[in-house]
Amino acid sequence: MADFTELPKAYEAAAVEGDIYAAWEKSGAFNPDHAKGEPFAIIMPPPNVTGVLHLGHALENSLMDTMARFQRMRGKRVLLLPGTDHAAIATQAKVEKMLMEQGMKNPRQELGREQLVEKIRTFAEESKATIINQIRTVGTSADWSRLAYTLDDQRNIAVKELFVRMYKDGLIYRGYRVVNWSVKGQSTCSDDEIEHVERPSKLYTFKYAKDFPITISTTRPETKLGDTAVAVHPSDARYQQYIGKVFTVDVGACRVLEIKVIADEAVEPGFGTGALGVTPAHSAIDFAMYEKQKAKGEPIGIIPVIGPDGKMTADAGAGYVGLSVEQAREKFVTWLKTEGLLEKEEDIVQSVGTSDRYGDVIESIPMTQWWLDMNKVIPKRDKTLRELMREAVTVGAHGNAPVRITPDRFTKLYLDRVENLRDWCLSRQLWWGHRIPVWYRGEEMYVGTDVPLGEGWEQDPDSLDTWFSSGSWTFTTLGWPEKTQDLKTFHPTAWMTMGYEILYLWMMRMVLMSTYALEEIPFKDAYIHGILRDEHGKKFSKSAGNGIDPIEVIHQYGSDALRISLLFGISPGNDSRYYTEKIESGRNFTNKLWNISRFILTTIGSDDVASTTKTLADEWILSRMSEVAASVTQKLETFQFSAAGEELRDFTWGDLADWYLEIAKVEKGKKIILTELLQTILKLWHPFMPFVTEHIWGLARFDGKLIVAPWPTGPSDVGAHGNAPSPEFERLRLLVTDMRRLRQEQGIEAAKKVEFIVIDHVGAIHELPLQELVGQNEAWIMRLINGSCTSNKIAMPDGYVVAQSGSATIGLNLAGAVDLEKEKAKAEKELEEIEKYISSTEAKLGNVEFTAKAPEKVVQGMKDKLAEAQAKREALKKRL
RNA sequence: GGACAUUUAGCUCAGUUGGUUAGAGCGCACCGUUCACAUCGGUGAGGUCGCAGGUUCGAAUCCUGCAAUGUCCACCA
Repeated sequence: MADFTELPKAYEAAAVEGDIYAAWEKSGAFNPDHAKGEPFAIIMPPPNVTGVLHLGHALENSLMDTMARFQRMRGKRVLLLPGTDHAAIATQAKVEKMLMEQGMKNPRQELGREQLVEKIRTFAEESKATIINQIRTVGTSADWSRLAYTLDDQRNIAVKELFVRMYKDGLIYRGYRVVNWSVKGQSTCSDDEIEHVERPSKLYTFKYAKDFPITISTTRPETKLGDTAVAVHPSDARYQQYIGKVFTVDVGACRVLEIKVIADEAVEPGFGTGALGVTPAHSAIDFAMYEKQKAKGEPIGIIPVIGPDGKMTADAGAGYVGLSVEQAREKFVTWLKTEGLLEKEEDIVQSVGTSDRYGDVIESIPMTQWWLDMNKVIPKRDKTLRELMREAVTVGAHGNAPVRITPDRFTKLYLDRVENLRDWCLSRQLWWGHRIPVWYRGEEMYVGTDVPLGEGWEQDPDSLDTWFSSGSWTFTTLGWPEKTQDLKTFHPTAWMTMGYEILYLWMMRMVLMSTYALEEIPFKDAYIHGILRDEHGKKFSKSAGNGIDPIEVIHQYGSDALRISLLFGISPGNDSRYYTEKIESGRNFTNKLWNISRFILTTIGSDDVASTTKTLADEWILSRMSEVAASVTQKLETFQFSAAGEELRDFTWGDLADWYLEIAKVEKGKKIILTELLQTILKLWHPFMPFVTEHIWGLARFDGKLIVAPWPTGPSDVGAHGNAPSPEFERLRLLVTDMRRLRQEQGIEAAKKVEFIVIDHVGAIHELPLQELVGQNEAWIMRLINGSCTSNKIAMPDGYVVAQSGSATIGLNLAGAVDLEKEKAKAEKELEEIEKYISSTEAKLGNVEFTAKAPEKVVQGMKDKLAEAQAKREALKKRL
């Protein structure tokens, strides 16, 4: 037996964690190929390779890893598949920004495609290495042999295959439509990449010309140079006479507009003038009208007046070409004023679409791009992609149950979003990403996974939206499009976690891709976590300067401490705060567990006599243990990480350390029980705190590896103590607390020799080492009167100060120096409270409605409480 | 404009189908240190569960309305 007395008094996390992780990895425990049992796969949400991990990632990893380790110990064949995301626009924007800070004016022009991509790749590889290292540091039990990257060759094959299939199914099309355009980024972006920022703006109300009959309003006067129609509501009496008419108006600077008055339901008659200047080229809603008119056979024109460079085009007129949007606006408004056409100019607050990566205002510009159709029926499937996304969370499909989203309120949000999805613009004018698998030669176009045969083919210069590859992440990581064993074993995956901020961006796309390509719903459960904020509730961000490096925290406090401090006190879908006191409390508990273990190990090392009979305390702690094990299991099964951990902490610290171990010091002979208790709590804690538990398990030389030790779930695993915790013990525990309080209330010095009398009618007072528990061993004298005595015959002698503990009466000898008046008043107050409680409880129990309708358990519980309260009342009465 | 969330002890938050006299951590007050742990032990103070109605034998929990805060969505030009 090793000598445990030499172990350090405080747990030194930094000294052991690295070696422990390396040993796990080496043992192959992370790799499911070495395991049996029912498959349980968690695919890691791949962190962006834009930098380093933050605390939010640490939270996500803690959730994933706790679930993975729990399931692994339960005998499942667990795959936690790690990976990183190339994050197309985010990474390219970041590297371009860095290059510009280093003095480059236009990195794309100066470096060209190949060199810039190389720069980005170098950066990405560096952050990838950092990130992977960080994931190891937090202890995530990921299978590194299956490490994936959204931009590696394997994923490239899959992405191309997916694109080609969708194209062949007619879901992907090339179309000239209004896109979201970032001038700064020189690329399209999807609706989801736009952040709406409120800012002050001006609303101008004006007429195109003196002889034009309708007044319109706009916040973007410069775009009016591209107007081709004015839309009014079809039933608006004011404008009936004009519908269908075409007006030619001179807007100065060599521009003449042909404006047709059209009717459209989308126009609100009550808003502004009830008429809307239609700019098909620079507004999504106006473009929709343009298409509607075209379909009706009454086409209107489309005139782009803003170019991709953010400057006015030649079509804006000779006086405007080359001007910036702002300059053009000023010029046009000035012209309106001089012509007397401007009727009103109001200050308003407007929500402006802004690029979340490049930060500039998004322009709507018509362009030819690649799109994914949400409304087209998939051949041989009889359903649209939108329908596939819908049924995946409602009725399920292909024999898969619907995804269970925790908390389920997000299901409704998801569905609302699915209904409002527009076609997805897939192409980006970025260089960092999967290149679109399309080649052109003159008028010819080829869509395929490989370069077409023959001379002169040029590949589409654009790349795919980053979510195209991350959307297919659950199955491309498992080897699709090959029919691999992994795919068969682990897909659909079991459990997935993500922050609510990417529920739309990511989850919908994963569902879309998986239900389309595999006819499988990609996961059974989606657990949505909140955002981690700083102590003031602010989001962590670089610009706010409140970022915290999880690795530094781990270095100082240990990975386990960080994990439990992130996991405790949270609830799914809600934000949580991080602050120093929390991590300290995590560290303190880790240390507590360390010292509990140290005590048990030294005790079982020296205490070689094992008692064969169980004491009251033994029975109590073992039944509590099995009760807690069952409850923690149930909570983890339902993803209640916080509740499970806190229950376990309360048991470990409160029941085990503060009570049982103190009793064990006196009772002795507990080698077997203490060993069993230590093993069980180490197992139960392992998913939450893998390092310290593994470290202790190793020091103790317990059998096997903790990481794959069988999970304790109930009585049979902790030694057949299935009975409910003894109420007798709980009563005695209360008695001890009450005795301690009485001593403190009387201000008795710790070393003073005093005498207690405890009068009780039932119970096993002698079954607890009361003297030791209440105070200093030698200094106390205690007379216990219980069991056979009848209450009438026993009275507390004079000179004792008295307290009530349940039905027991405690007397503390003050050698006559008792304030009888005060004592009486105290008892009276207590009696008053208990009377109140008794009468309200009696009233409840007397209510037939209650006894008839409430569950038996509730009624019985109340009766028991009442009986106890009545006993206490009798005892109190005797003292008055 | 729409939707969602939050409001419980000084602070940060739990509270799972409505059911004992509402909990935790931190903080606070008092007592305690050779005995696993001061990163500790003991004891205690502290809450009309945002407000107003309603349903129910019973409401922090369900319903309605209101208020404050936060988040997301939206093509009000």
